[in-house]
Amino acid sequence: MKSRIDRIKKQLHAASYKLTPQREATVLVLLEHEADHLSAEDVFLLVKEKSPEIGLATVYRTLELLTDLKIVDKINFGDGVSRFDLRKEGANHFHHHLICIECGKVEEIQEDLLGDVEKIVESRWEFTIKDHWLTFHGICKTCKVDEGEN
Amino acid sequence: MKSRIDRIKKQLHAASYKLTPQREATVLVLLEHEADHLSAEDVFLLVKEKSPEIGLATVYRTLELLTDLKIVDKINFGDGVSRFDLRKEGANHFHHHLICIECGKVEEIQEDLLGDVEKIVESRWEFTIKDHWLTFHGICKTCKVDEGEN
DNA sequence: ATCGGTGCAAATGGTTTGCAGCGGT
DNA sequence: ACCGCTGCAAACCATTTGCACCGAT
Repeated sequence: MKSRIDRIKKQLHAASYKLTPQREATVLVLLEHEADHLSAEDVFLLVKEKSPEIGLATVYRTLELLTDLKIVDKINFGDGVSRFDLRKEGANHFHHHLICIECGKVEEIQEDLLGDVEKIVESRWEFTIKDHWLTFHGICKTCKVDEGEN
Repeated sequence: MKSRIDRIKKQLHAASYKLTPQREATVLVLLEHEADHLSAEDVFLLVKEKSPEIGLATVYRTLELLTDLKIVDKINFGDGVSRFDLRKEGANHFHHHLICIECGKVEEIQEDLLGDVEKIVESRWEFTIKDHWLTFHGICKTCKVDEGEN
C-alpha cells in the first residue's frame, strides 16, 4: 500500500506536481475503493470524512490531474456522471465493465479480450488503436438467480 | 425513405404516441444525417432550419422518446454531450465506433466483431448480455497519412 | 517574494421540468 | 371539454473557473 502511494508520488514529481495532503487524501480514498467506480461527488464525500476542509473543486482538479497522468481512468457509464478508476499498474487500460441492468452492479474484467478484434480493426480500417472502452449491459449472475426464484 | 418513416410512425402508434410534425421533422433530420452522430443541439439547429418554431425542449423530449422505443441509440463519447444514432433496422445494436484522437472523426463499424468475446463473457462470468458499447480511440487512416507528410 | 495549490462562490453548459396554451378528437 | 404535445423560461446539476489567500521554497 505504502509503495503504491510512493510510486504515485514519484509520477507526480516527474511531471512537476506535488503530492499535497489533499491529493494524498484523494488518492487514498481511491485506493481504499478500488473496485467501486466512484463519482467525483462520491470521492469528495469520502475524502471529507477524513479531511473535512477539502473543497469539491480540489477533488475535481485532483481527479483531472490524475487522469491526465494516466494514474486513474475517467469512465462514463452514460448515467450523467464521470467515474474514476485507479489504473492497475502496468495495464495499458485493457479493462472492461459488465453493468447489470437489474441491480446496477458493475463488475470489472481485467483480461484483455479484444486482442483479435483489435487486429481486425487495425488492418481492415487502417486505424491505429490507442485505447478502447468496452461495456456490456445485461443481467448478472445474482439477478438471474433471483429471477428464477420469483 | 418513405417506408422508413412509416415504420417509425407505426412504432410510435404501437406505443400510443403520435408522429407530430415536430417529431417527424426530428426523425427526418436523423434520417438525413444517419452517419453523423449528432448531439441534441445539432439536431435542434438542423430541425430549426426547416421548422423554425420548434423548441429545444421538444427535441430533447423527442430524442428521449425515440431512445425509449429503441428507434435511436443514445451514445456518449465522453465529450460531455449525448449523441443520437438512428438504429439500423433489425440490428440489435451491434455497432461500434472508431474515434480519431487527432481529427475527432467518428467512423462506424457495422459488423459485429464481438461474437466470440460475448460467448466467453457469458460463460465465464455467467452474465447475460443484452447490449454493449465498444469504442476505440486512436489514429485514423487519414491522420496517419498526414503525420507521415509532416 | 514567488508561485503552485486551495477553498469558496459564482459561472457555465447540457439537460430537464413547470406551466400555460394550443389543436385534434 | 379533454388530453397529449408544445414552446418558453426557469430550474437543475455536474463540472469548471475566477479570485483572493495560504504555505512552502
